[in-house]
Amino acid sequence: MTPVHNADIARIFEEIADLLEIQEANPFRVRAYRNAARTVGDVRRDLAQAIAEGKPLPKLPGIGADLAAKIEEIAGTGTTKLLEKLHKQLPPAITALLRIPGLGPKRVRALHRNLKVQTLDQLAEAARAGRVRELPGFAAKTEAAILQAVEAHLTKKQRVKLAVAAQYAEPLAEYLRKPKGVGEVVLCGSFRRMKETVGDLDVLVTSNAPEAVMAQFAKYPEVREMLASGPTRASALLASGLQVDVRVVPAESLGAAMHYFTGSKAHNIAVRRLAQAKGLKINEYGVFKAAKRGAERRVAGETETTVFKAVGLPFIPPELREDAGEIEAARRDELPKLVELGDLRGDLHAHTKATDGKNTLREMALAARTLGLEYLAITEHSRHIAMAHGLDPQRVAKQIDEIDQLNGELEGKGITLLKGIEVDILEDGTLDLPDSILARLDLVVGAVHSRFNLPRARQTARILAAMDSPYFTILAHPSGRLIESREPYDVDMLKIIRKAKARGIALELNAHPERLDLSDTHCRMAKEEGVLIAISSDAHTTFDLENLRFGVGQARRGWIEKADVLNTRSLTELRRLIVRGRAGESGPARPRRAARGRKRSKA
DNA sequence: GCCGTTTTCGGCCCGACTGTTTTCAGTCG
Repeated sequence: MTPVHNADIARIFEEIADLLEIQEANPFRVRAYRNAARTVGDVRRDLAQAIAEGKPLPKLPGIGADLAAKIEEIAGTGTTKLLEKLHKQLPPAITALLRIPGLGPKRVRALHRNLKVQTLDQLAEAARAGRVRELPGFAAKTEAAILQAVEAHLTKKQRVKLAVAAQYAEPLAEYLRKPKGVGEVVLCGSFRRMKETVGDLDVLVTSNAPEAVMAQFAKYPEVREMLASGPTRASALLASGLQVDVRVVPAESLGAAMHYFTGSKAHNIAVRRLAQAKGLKINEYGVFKAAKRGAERRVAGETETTVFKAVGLPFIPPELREDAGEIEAARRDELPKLVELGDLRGDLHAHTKATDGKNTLREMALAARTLGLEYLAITEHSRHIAMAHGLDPQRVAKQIDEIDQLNGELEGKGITLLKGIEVDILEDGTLDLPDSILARLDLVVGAVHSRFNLPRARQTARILAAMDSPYFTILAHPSGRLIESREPYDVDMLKIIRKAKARGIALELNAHPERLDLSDTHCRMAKEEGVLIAISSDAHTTFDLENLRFGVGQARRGWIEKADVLNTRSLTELRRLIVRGRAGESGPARPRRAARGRKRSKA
C-alpha cells in the first residue's frame, strides 16, 4: 500500500461528501465530511504516520468518534468501507459532474437516473443529442450551458497569479469609480487577502444608483461575456479569461459587505457562528439583532471594525482571514502586528547585467533608493548556472571591486550596495564557489536550481549539508516551487527550518510573483521555530524591486511581524546579525517564543 | 456526522440569480 498522507484522507472525505450529496443524504452529514476533509488537509502532522507510530490521534474539531475511526481505517488500508459501499451504489466517475458549474447534486442525480450518465463524456454526448432538455427541470438553455461548460472544463483555466490579477483588477476598479453616485470601489475576495493566486475578482461598489454601476460595468471594454446580471449584482468573463463579480451595496453597508466579500468563506462562517451565539445575524448589509414581532434592528455594518466589534473582536487584517486561528487570537487580543511594506529597509536578493539581470549596478542601486530602501544586496548566480552567465571566482572578485567603487560614489546618498552571491547548492550539498571567495562577501544566499526530483531524504540532506557552510546567510526560495507550473521539491521543511535556527541562517521569502516561496504556512512554521525571514525581490530588473509588496502580502498571510524579518533591520544591525551567524551563534534568528495566537486548532 | 456553562436532542451560515417545475428549487459564492 502506498503511504497515506493527510491529503489522501481529505480527498476520500471529499469524495464521500460528493457521493452522499448525490444520494441526497442528510446535508449536515455531507457538511461534516467536507469540514473533515478541510481539517485533515490542513493538519501539519502526518496523521497516518502518527497512527503507525502508535500515537493517539489528536483531537481535531469536527472529527468525532466516527470520523476518527475512519481516519484510522484509511491510514491502515488506504480506503474505507463507506467509500467502497458508495462506489457500488454510484459510478465513481460521477463526482466529476459536480465540478461543472450549474450542476449540483440534484441535477447530477437526475442525469444519472434518467439518462444513465456516468461520465463527463457521456454528459456531453447526451447534451449534443438533445436528451438533457427532455428531463424535468432542464430545458434547451440549461442543456446548452451544460454542454458549453463541459467542453470548457476540458480546457480548464488555471487560477491567475496575484500579480497578474492586480493588472486587471486595478484598472477595472478605476473604471467603476466613474459613474455618478459611486462612493467606494473595493477589490475584495482572495485578491484582498493577498492569496498567491486568484480564482475570480470580487469587486464591491457603494452607490445610491446601482443601475448606473451595472450599466457601466456592462460597457467595460474588457468584458467578453456577461454571465449574470441583476440590479445589484453581475458576473462577467473578461477578455483575459478572468471572471469578475461586481456587487453594489448602499454606503452604510460597506463594512459588512467588505467583510462578507473578502472572506474567506471559512472565516465568514466562523464569524457568523460567533454572531449567532450572541443572537446576531450577519449578512452583506450589516449586523442585525432580532427585535419584536420578527422585526430586525441593525446594530453594525458601516465599517469592518464595527462588524468585528459587534461580535466582540478587534479588527482582523484581511490576510489573516482563513479561519486558521485568527479568530481565537483576536478573542485573546493576541493578533500579530503584521509587517508592512514600509518596514522593509533593504532587499537582499537582486541581479544585474553581469548575469541574467537587465540593469546595471548603478541603475539597481538608484531604483532601490527611489523605493526608500537603504541597502540592496547584489546576489548574482554562480558559475553552475551557465545559461545565466553565472559568476566564477574571478568575476565575483571583479564585481566586489565594482561595488566598492560605486559605494564610494554613493556615500551619503542614502543607499548602500551589499556584496553577495546567489550560490548554487550542488547535488552533493557543496557550494558552487570556494570559501576563499565567499569569505570576501557581505552575505551568501544559497539556492537549489537543479535536480529538483531527488528523493526527499537526499534533497533534504543536500540542503542541510550546504547550510553547514560558515558563510551561508540565507536560503533562497526554499521550496523551489513555481506557482501553477512547478511543484515544490520534496524536502523536510521542518528539518531545514530547525537547521536554520541552529546555524543562524534566515529563510528567504522570495517575493517574485511566480514564486512567493516560502509559503504562508512555512512562514508560520519558521516564526514558531524562531527563524528570521528575508523578504527579497529576486529582482532581475529595476521594476522587479516593486514585487516586494507581494512578498510582504505573503508574509502577512504567514502571520509575520516586523521583528520576524531580517531586512527590517538597519544596515548596522543586519551586519551584526550576519557576523553572528558566521560565528555559528544562533545568528539572525531570535529567541524562540510562544507562537502568538493558538495555531489553527486543526493543525 | 458533530456538538453542547442555556442543550445528549435538535440544531448546524445566508442571500442573489437563473431558469422554469408560474411560485420556487437549484446552484453559487
